[in-house]
Amino acid sequence: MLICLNMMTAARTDPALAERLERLTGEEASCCVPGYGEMARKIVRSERFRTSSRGIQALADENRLLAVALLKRQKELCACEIQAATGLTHATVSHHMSRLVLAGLVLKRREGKWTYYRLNRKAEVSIP
Amino acid sequence: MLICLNMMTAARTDPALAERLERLTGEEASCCVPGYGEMARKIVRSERFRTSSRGIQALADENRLLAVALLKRQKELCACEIQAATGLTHATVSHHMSRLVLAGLVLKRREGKWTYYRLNRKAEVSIP
DNA sequence: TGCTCATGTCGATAGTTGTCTACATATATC
DNA sequence: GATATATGTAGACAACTATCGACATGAGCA
Repeated sequence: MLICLNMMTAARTDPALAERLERLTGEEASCCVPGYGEMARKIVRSERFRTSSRGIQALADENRLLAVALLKRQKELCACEIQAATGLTHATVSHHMSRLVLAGLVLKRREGKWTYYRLNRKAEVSIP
Repeated sequence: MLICLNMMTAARTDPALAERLERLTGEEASCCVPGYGEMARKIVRSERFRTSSRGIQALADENRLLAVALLKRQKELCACEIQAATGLTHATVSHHMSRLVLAGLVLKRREGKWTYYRLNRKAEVSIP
């Protein structure tokens, strides 16, 4: 898992940093550095961090955020309506919507030739 | 403003699209396409969309999200503590924290050699 | 069976950005 | 003032991704 790999390197403790903090706090070598490192690793490993991070990254594009904002007002929109609203090509709209679906924020429903999208009310995005 | 420029092109109405929707709805040439385009433009122009978009993009990085999650637990953290928690270089931490400050999510306070960061309780990030 | 339309998929490309090293600035201590 | 420490800044590079055109798929229709 990419997120964990990134954060595993957080354990690399800078000796000079530890020494500085030790002098600051007046405490022994057991400064707060490893404490925060452990706290950080615990947060990053949590399911909540992963799902929230995925959701936030899915919303971190203006066109995707606009699509979600539109879906908040209209219960359902088909792909071509989102295309008309955003002015993007259908290929780009398809790409964006599958990212939103993959993140669990949006649900899709096929009806004949058309694909309808709606918000997933069970989706949760928050500061983990 | 970049956001508006991107979205202004949303007005480009595909004639074939309009024709298709016209046939679908059985209505005259005044199909729903311009309606959604206008709604989209109104949303994108709103202050709420801009601030939310900025805030979401500031959170759309695992290390920045981690920093915010840590600040949620500890009222204040200095830059070197965030560095220890994330395992990044001080330059990268500085870069990330200024992005969070710029987005209005985090406040900074200088005290001697140290810079302390805390969450901005007035910040609002939501689906616009 | 063809034909049209709505959507999905695949490369390719350009722009963005996360990250680092190296240098600069500012503060405290000797 | 000189030195060490904490942070900021600048430039470079690599990785990611938003976007598009082109092709593929799949459903309805003549």
